[in-house]
This record gives sequence, structure tokens and C-alpha cells, in this order.
Amino acid sequence: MNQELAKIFYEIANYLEMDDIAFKPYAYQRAAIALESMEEDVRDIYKRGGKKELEKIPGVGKSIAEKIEEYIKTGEIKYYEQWKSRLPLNLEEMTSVEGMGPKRAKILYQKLGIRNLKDLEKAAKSHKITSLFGFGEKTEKNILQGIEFVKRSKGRFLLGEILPEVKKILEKLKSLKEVEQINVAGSVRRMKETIGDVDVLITTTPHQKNGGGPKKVMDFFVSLPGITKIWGKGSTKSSIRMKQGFDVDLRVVQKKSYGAALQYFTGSKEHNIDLRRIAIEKGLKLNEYGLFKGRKMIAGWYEPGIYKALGLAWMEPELRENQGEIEAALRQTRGKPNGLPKIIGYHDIKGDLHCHSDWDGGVNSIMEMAKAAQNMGYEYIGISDHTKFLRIEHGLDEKKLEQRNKEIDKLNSKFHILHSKFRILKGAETNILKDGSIDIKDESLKKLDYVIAGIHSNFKMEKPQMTERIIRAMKNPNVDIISHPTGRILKRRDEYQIDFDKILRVAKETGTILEINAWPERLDLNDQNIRRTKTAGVKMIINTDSHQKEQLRFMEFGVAQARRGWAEKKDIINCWPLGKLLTYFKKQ
DNA sequence: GCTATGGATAGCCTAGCATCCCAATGCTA
Repeated sequence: MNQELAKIFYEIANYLEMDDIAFKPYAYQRAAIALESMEEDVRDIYKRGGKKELEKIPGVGKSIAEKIEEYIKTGEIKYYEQWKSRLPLNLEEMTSVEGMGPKRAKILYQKLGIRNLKDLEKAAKSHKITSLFGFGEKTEKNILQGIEFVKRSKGRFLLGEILPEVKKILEKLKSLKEVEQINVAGSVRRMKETIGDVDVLITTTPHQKNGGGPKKVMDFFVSLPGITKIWGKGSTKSSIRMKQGFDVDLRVVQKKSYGAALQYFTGSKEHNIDLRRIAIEKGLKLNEYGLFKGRKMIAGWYEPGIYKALGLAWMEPELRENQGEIEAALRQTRGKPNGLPKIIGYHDIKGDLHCHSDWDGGVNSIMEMAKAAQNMGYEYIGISDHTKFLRIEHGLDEKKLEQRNKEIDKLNSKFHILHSKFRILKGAETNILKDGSIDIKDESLKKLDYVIAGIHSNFKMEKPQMTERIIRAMKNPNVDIISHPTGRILKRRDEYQIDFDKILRVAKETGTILEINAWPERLDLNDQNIRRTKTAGVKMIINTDSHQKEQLRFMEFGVAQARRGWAEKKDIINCWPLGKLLTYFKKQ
């Protein structure tokens, strides 16, 4: 329920902004942010101690607590419903277009009756928007471009939104005694950055007179909480839509075909086409039921058995994109060099170096972040607060940064006294200004263990200028890491224009590390750029960009992309132990 | 509307940029 409420509060904030109301939007946003990343469900908090307990959530006071209570009790919030009926437009859809905020949305609704993307596109195409006061030709063009971008990613969901829900569904299904084997397949298993729909495969205890295994499982599946629609229900396949908007298919397959089905439904389609081609060359036939020689099934119950029978080494699902993995697997089984990569594992990470603390307006103290990192099993954490250019993020100036460093020294000595080897590193996420300079003095940077630099403004520069801008930052001897190097935001904003090969060359020269930002909307570098970076011999780091301790969990998504980009442990510097890492930073 | 403290009231949410129209506004980080 936390997510639903967070969404409502974000919308209320937007509505308030439409009416130019000061400060209240900020209050609602803060409450939404708190709810969004809280692990405990508000219903449980409410059960424990009522409204008073809700008010203990940071950013939630009397009035918002009442609204949460109202939502728990009645399933709606009157205040929100009133806003919606006063301005009945699809705000979420409208503001998903880059450059469209609540105020423009309101004007367009009032003047042209625009309620959603479709209306907006129609109006823009027939040039109705240019004529409005405050809007011009350029804005109209930008709106059309923004709509195109949103449309391209429509119907796809972020791995970060889907995976937690999928895990819950799998857990529930696993609790049934009728379920024997269970796996998610499809793009979720391949950990693709965005997901169309979810495929789950199972085998069950035998079919019986009264229906038995499959029937029980399907009955259970279509009655899961959070379902808004049942597309179909049968004994081998059922399909549902979850309230978040994505579909889940559940297939019951025969035990003897489980491996083949898992292989088939995992894909990718291109990978499978190539695999079937190899089967045909060998006089075999491969489908979702098994691998056949004539009528005889020679593999099928176990996925690795299929690859083996085709003369291939089994490979991780993240590699199955027909990007040369089949050729590599062939070389491997023939004992030739350049076999499959030994890609980084989900538990190889030893620390996270892109974390914000309450010093720059994050939620948690440095110590809270450090403890959370220890719980992740890390050896170190790096605190990289924003620097002064980003005023909205309370970026630190030279003096504040110095004070923060002292605080970290103090905390580190505490770990030392406790005979803990855990260390907090002093970092900063600095800003690469328009001309490629860094927004904070070099003397300050020298006092840090490492420096991240990233672009947070002027995204629309021409390619040569943008490339030069980043190169100049990389050439600053204090800069170690470039954060989110291409600047894309999934489903919202394209990459900025850069000559990536040129950047790789300079990164190689200067020993600059490129970040794989694990934030679910970023995943930047993406899989293909990771592969290029690895090939160029440039090191990478996987960081979460956490603004609160719960977000350290995003690491999984970053590692997944690294795996999809064929990265190995040696390519990723935060797989290294602390000593080696610090030596590397010093040498640069 | 929330938080912090002077317990009823102040302070919070800034600054650069693009666009539109040549001073102001909305959006974004």
C-alpha cells in the first residue's frame, strides 16, 4: 500500500503546484519519498499504534496521517478525489513528457481541454499549442519529441519496479506443496533493463481426478492479491494483470520438458533462433518440449542438458542476447580461447562508492549508511555527497566538505577501536560545469579518498562540445570516476550526445573509471556500453547512487547490467579489496 | 503541511536554463 499512497501524494503535490500554492507540495513530496522506500507496510504500522504511530514516519504529520488512515479504511482520499474532479486530466501521463510540468498541463487543459497524451499529440500536430500565450513553436516541437520518446517506451516496465513484485509472487507460489519446480523465465530472467511481461514456469505434483496439482496451483494463482484482471485460466496456462499494470503468465509444464521450456521461454528470441539453427545442422529439432532426434527426445528435463547436447557450454541467462555468446560457447567446448566470460557474480561486490548522506540532504546519517553497508556484507562504503553547484541537493562547499571529512575520520576511528576492518571512504559527487571544469576547488578534492564527477546540467549540448566537456573533467588529475556517463533516464530522457569511443580512449589514458549506475531509472552505462568499455580495457565501478539506506539494494540491478555487458570481476573495481582500491585511486 | 523549537510560529524550495517575447515563467537538477 505504501507505493499506492506515495503515488497519490506525488499527484497531490502536483495539483497543489498547479494552483501555485507554496510549500505544501514540498511537504507532500517528502511524505511520498518516505513512504516509497519504507519496508514496513503502512497498514501494519497503523495496526500497531494507529494515527500516532503513522506520525512517526518522517515527513508525516497530523494531516497526512489522517489521509493515510482514510485510505486504509475506505480505499480513497476525499481531498485527492476533489482535486481529480476539479481538474480531470491524466497528470501522470502528461508530466511524463519531458518539459511538461503541472502548470503547463493545467493551462493546456483549461484552454484546449487536453486531458491526456493523445489529446496533447493531436493539439501539437495541428499547431494549436503555438498560438497560446506562453507557448511557442519550439515548445510545441519539444512536446512532440517528448511524446515520441514516451511512446517508444510505453508498455514496458522497469526491471526495478517488476523484480520485487515477481519475487513476491514466486515466494507465494513456492509455499504451495503442489509446486515442485518454479522459475521465472523471459526478460526478467535475463535481467533486461525494461520488461514487457512476466513468464513463470512450474512443474506440479500429478494431475488427479479432482484436478490435483495443476488445478490447485492455477486456482491459487488467479486469486493472488493485487490482481486487476484475469485474462485467462486453464490447466496449463493462466494469465493475469497486476495492479501495477504488468501481466504475468503462469505455465505448468511436464517434468520431462521443464528444461526445454525454461530455455525456450527465457529467450531471447534471437538467441533461440540461432540455437535452433545449430540443432538443425546436427539433424536435431529443438522446441519448447525438448531436443529431438527423429521422434526420440534426447534432452529436455534439464536446461544445461540441452546446451550440452548441442555441443555448447551452458550460459547465464543474462548473456542470451545473440551477441556472440553462442560462438563463445562453441569455442569453449572445443577448448579454444575466447570462451564464455566468467561474468561477475551477484555477491562479488565489496563496497558501494556512490552514496549520499544527510550532509547533502539525503535521509540517513553517515553511520546509518555504513551500518546498512555492513549488513550488505560490504568491506567499505564511500560517501559521495553532492558539491555546491547542486543547491537543491544541498551540495557542500569547501568548508562543509572539510567538516564532513572530520566526521568520517571520527567514525572510522570508532570502527578501528571495535577492531572492525570496515572503512568509510571520503568521496564527493562533483559537478562537471558547462566548460568541463569542476565546481569545487582542487585543494578540497585532494583531501578526499576519491572523486566522482558527473553532469547534472546543460544536457542538450552539441556532441563535440559535450564530449570535450567530459574529457576535460577526466583530465583533471583529481577526478577518479565519471558517474552515470550517458545521462539517460529510462522512459523519460535520452542519452546526451557524446562520442563514446573518444571518451573511452581518454578514460584509458587517464585511468578514469566509468560508473555503472544501478539506479533503476538510470542503469547507465547500459549493457552495450559496458561491453564496449570492457573491450577498451577501461575499468568500471557499480554504484547505487543511494540517497537512503534502503536503496543500497539497487546494487542487484547494476550487477545485472554488468553481467549483460559481459563484465568480469576484474573489470569492476568495487570487487577489489580495500587496499587495492585505494592504491589504484592514489596512483591515478 | 511538517518540523523545530521560544509551544504558536517561523522557515522551508535554489538557481540555471530555455523559451517566449524582450521581463517573466516553468521546468529540471
